[in-house]
Amino acid sequence: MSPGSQQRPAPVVEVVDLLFELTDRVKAQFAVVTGALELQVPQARTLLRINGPVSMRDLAARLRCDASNMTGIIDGLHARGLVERNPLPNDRRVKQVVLTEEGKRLQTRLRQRLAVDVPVLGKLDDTQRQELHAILLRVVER
Amino acid sequence: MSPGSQQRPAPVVEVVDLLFELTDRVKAQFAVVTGALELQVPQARTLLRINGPVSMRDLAARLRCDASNMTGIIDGLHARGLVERNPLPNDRRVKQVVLTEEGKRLQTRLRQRLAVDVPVLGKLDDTQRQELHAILLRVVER
DNA sequence: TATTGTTATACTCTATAACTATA
DNA sequence: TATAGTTATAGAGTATAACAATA
Repeated sequence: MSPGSQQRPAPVVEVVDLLFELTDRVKAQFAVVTGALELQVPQARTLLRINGPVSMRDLAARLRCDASNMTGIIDGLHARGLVERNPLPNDRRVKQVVLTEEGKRLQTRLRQRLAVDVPVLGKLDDTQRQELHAILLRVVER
Repeated sequence: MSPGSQQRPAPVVEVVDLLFELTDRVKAQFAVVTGALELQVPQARTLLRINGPVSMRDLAARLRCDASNMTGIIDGLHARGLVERNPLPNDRRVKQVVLTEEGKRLQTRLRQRLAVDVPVLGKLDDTQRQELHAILLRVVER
């Protein structure tokens, strides 16, 4: 090791560690926000990803989880009148999930609360959040 | 909305979403690496945090989990001869956990594998990883 | 009484496999 | 036969509460 090196590269282990810690915190705070709206975390994540009509399978793909999990999640959202589940006329195996008006309202409220109440990210100003956003996009590559 | 705005601030929702996705991927890859060394994820995270002698409670604090979880985790590491659990002479309630020589070797191997085999972070060059590291430190604030 | 570590237990989240109804 | 959704179930990970040993 050269003794005069100014800035050693961040060790992967430490970045992984910090990422774990950050996401633990974000998840905890996310859970507080969603809990206040009486939504479980997977319900909330699902709610945030429904825009137009979407099949159960496509929803699962968006959430990158197994399709078998969607049934229970959508059951819960449906029981609260937040989504409808309509069979597709062309192919009656497929069920199209759409937000009800109340679902749209709650989605909006959830977004607003998240913007206000996720304090870990609140420590970043717009520029810094933009920077983080760019890095995440690069890493996640989508 | 002004139509000519150049760069809207990254919405918190999207950053949260990307963070979830990134950490899901990092965790999945982390699990692959640790699984190859026959370590469960919490065992590996614990192994990475033991340097000098440390009590069960302090370890739990480092991992930010409840102390009741440490028993099983350390049991597993101990069964593989990676750690020792020595009662503190001054206060025999406390058990000091230390790495065995084999524990140190495995810790090193684990670090090396993580550096090589976490491809999501491998997409970043040193400078970019440094940037992410700095942001994480700022956000996590420690 | 208070604290360390332990045990028993329950809950959330997620995956796998088998089933049904459609195609 | 293959696919969409469902059901049952199992596992990982973590938290809470009660307990024993020690302070």
